[in-house]
Amino acid sequence: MAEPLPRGFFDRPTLEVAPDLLNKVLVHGERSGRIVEVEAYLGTDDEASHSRNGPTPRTAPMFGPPGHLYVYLIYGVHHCANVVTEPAGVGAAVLIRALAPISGVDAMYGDRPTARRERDLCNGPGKLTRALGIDGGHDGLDLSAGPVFVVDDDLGVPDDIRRSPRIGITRSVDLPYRYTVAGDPNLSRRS
DNA sequence: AGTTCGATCGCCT
DNA sequence: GGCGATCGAACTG
Repeated sequence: MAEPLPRGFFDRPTLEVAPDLLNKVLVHGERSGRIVEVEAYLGTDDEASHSRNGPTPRTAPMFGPPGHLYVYLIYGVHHCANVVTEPAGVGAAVLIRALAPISGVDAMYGDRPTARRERDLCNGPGKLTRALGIDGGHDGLDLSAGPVFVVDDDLGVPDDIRRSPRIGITRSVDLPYRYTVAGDPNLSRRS
């Protein structure tokens, strides 16, 4: 079993951490998946970031130390999971948008009854939190303490990393802060 | 205290 | 391709 990524991995510029998270593995209990799509949300000069107007009760984890989870409820329905980056005081994070399932697939189907194919289990930020059993109770969690971890399973660096505009936002729409493993079938959408 | 609206998903046509 | 679900945080006044 691989070790969790060290704190220092996350204590770097968010635009460096985001692509480096591709092909790392998100783990919760028996369930895990390879990260194939992420988006960076910066602490400055990013009007799409939840941190844009300074810390609030909801976004406090974004301004906390790196290597922690920031989980929030979107549209009153789905949870989105981020990993916090950069030193405490900087409101930055990386949103995990899609995974390629590795283990615990049967359990994922149990929590994602609408999924017909394996590639539909984790191909979106709300889908993957449901599939892995991550919710608001994990907000602020230290990734080095668990029960949620990001580990390096030595899967290597993707051959082709693509940068593109982020999905579903209305501000700063031109910033190319979405990173995908090009051509992976588990992406939230083609690009 | 009231209102707005969102880093989505799944079902409908 | 369009839209309703369903909640709470954040903003307005």
